[in-house]
Amino acid sequence: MIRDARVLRAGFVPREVEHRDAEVNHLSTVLEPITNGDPANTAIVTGPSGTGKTCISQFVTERLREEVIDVEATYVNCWRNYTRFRTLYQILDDLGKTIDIHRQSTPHDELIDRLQQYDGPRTVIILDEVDQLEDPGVIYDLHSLPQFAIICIANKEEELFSRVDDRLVSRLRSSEHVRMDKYHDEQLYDILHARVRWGLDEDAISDEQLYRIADAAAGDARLAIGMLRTAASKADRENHERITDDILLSSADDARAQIQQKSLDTLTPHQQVVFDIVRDHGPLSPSEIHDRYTENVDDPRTKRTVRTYLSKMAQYNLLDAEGTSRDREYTVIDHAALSSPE
DNA sequence: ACTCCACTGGAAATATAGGTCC
DNA sequence: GGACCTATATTTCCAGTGGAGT
Repeated sequence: MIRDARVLRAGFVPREVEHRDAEVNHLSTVLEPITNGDPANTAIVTGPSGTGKTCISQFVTERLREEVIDVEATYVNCWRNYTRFRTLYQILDDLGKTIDIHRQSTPHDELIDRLQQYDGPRTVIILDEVDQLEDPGVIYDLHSLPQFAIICIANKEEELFSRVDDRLVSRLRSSEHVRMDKYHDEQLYDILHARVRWGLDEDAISDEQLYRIADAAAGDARLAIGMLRTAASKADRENHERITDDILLSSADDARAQIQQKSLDTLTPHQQVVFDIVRDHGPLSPSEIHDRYTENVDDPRTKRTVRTYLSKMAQYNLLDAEGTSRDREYTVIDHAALSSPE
């Protein structure tokens, strides 16, 4: 039933990108100068989740590397490497320049020096989920280095700008913006159809079922492909010839749960206790949360630290914060509820 | 309209974990 | 071993905000 599992995996970059010609061309044009060894402008790619931001960024850089020999590319997910140090370290690591700095006691100035002195081929650096960065100063560090072309990927442009300092804002204003919108149902169908053609058996899934996935995903291609993947692997496990409606139904929730689980996995044990409390006991004020948390854990952190946990989880879209002052209450965001048709 | 106080989030101080170097 | 680095996590301190209660 599954012919090629790779095409359904999360990070897969297809050979052809559907319905994003304008955006692909725009981004290609921005990077164009580095084919002549000239510095390229910084690109900012924004749009809701699952609109193909990461996909087209990697697609464009891969195509660039096919055309030009002397170009490298590196991809950093700022969500997992959220500090300045880790981001810079990850980049150097990809460039193979960390051989003698596997030591922990390296100041981050040293890392910047390394990057400045980098004399290898021109390199495209993709900074994904850049709005999750704790200190957006990294963008500033990299922005000024001519041998690197930067692609910044973020959900909302305003949120990105509100967190960086004024000097950087004015610099970023002159950079190229590529804005992406949610896919329509037919476009999602085309994307799914292409993946099915490459990855699944001929009759594994019907057109009507693909449209149902497209509808349930509400314009989010990552979610849609996730649903297709969970459905296909479940059908495969249970030795079905094709994906049944029952399997399809359950895979929608499974796929959502998987995406939330990914965020949950990055939380520390203390943070998970806090999340569980909010999930199990409905809307709670910060002090109620802290009281319960203190009872549930051996070595409790301070209120201030728990507050930092809460705002971090709100940023990750795990929690929702209502109210600005004394009326502040936290609730979990129910991802399944997003599925109801608008 | 006025005061109170829980809550927010920035900044600085401190603690911790892990490394290098001699 | 000990002296001395570092990044990162947490705590301490605090000015500012705005809802709730009078």
